[in-house]
Amino acid sequence: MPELPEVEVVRRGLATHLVGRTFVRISVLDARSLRRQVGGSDDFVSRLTGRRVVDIKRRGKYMWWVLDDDSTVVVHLGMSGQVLVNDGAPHHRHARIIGELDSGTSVVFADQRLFGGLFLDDSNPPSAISHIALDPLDPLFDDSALVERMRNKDVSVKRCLLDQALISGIGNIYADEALWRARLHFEKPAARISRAKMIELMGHARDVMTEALDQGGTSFDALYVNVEGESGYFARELNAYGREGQPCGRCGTAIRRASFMNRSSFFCPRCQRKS
DNA sequence: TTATGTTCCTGCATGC
DNA sequence: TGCATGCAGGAACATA
Repeated sequence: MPELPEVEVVRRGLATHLVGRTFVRISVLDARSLRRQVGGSDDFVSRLTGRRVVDIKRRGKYMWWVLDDDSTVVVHLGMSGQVLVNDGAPHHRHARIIGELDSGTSVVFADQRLFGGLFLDDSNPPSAISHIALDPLDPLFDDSALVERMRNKDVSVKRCLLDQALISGIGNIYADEALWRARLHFEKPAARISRAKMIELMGHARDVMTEALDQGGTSFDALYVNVEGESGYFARELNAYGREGQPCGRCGTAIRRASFMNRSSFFCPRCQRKS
């Protein structure tokens, strides 16, 4: 599932193919990937055709392509979105939007489960994602300020980590990994965690995502790949996520899986106690 | 205002 | 073999 490291891998890979290039033709194969485009697919096509890309930015799991009129194409990969570059090979089975560039290369947005999508925004950075907080890899990210906000919430620590308005870029995988490293139970109330422990947790979140980025992201299957269609290697480094029944790397206790917020949480029942 | 629940969506695994 | 069901989960939106 694409979280911050995976989106950053895509952003970096895309930059070499997209920046400085002009869209000469846009094909909409499935308008559901333009669900958030206010004027619909016709508006998307007419406004993007002929525009040149001058930069690619990212905040959390959102990426946006800055155009030469300072408008932006906002891209979110959702659960299964991919942005691939294609120089003539047959298009991906789940290709939804195809942008042909003046270089002859195509940029393909593919998405199996249709939770992701693209839309145009008039401003840079996009006003539509103004509610998204800075991510831990942003130089302006303020650990102390975030910790204060989290400790004033009447929710669990994992719910805080997944709240993109508090801290962006973290999804289910890296939340579980950061909590495992910090020895914190996912349901522990944020208000009952000390400032020092919270600061430590932020450090682990930053570390685990940096390490994942260095290894090209986390891939469990073909749902996450870079722009060349290649998988990342961080899945083999995971200590908690997806390891139900396997021994904890610290104490050997079997990792457990629990249902939380309509998704799975993986944790060590010995290292990560609720109280 | 804040916290929680629902919905969107497809492909794979599983059970009958 | 074929069908039904459960599951995966990010985030906007609805509801309490």
